[in-house]
Amino acid sequence: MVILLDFQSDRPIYVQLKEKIIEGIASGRLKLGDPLPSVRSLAKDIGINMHTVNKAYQLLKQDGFIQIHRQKGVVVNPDGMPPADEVYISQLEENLRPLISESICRGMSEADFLSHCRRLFQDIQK
Amino acid sequence: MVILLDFQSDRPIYVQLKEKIIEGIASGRLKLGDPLPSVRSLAKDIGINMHTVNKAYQLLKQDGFIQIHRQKGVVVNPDGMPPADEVYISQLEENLRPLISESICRGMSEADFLSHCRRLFQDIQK
DNA sequence: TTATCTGTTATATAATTTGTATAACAGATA
DNA sequence: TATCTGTTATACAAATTATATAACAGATAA
Repeated sequence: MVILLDFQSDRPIYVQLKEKIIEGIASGRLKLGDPLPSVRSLAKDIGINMHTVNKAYQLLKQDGFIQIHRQKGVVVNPDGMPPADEVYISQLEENLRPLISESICRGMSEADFLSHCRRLFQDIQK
Repeated sequence: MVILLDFQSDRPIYVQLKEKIIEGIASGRLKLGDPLPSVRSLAKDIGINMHTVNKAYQLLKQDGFIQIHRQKGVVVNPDGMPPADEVYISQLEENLRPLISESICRGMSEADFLSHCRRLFQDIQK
């Protein structure tokens, strides 16, 4: 699995890494139970610090996307993904709201915005 | 115009302020040419520093949402809003991608995601 | 004219976040 | 025994965020 990060981005590296792994799961390239690299090896591969990888892993573990076993290593949660519960939905809407507001200001129609979402949905799911 | 900010949020105050003003324009509560409070008065109203407001205003000005005249004050850009050009679209998609990826992981259907977007669209436009 | 308001700029400071650098520990494996 | 795992601790540098004062120049109002 190749992970490309944008070091010029204003988005923190550990956030990008977390998002890339979630996208990997969403796309099906990473399946339930699949192993992930150790914090040290992944850090070496990407060329970043071990703790930066660990931070991303801890967030993923905290949200239920992965499991971390003392010596077995890290795996995509074999018991399934966390649900789209109320807490997640309201957080999702808080994140969508400013994106939609600006799109409206810039004259994008609802249909146009939905088209972009549809295309991304298909693109991510491969 | 009342502006409520979440000081506990991980989102910087000046970003929240910028987003609130854009949402105000999107909703129609702020119209082209409408005046905005001075940096000092708005800062005093909200209870934050003048420079924090100024930072939000500078970003809004840089993107073309507002105009700032030396002594006249600040107004919503009377010449219209910035367009949804290629640069904006690609930035929008970069922001949408992680939201959609996580929603897919959590088992949300495309139709369900689009419903949330539609509802927010209607909600923002009043 | 004087006083006040505007955006703007310049400094300085504190707190938090981000990322790196080493080191060590305990458990499992080869 | 040596190596690999996640974990934890400590320290440090850099950038970001937010505040605090202060001053300037142009416009407006008293």
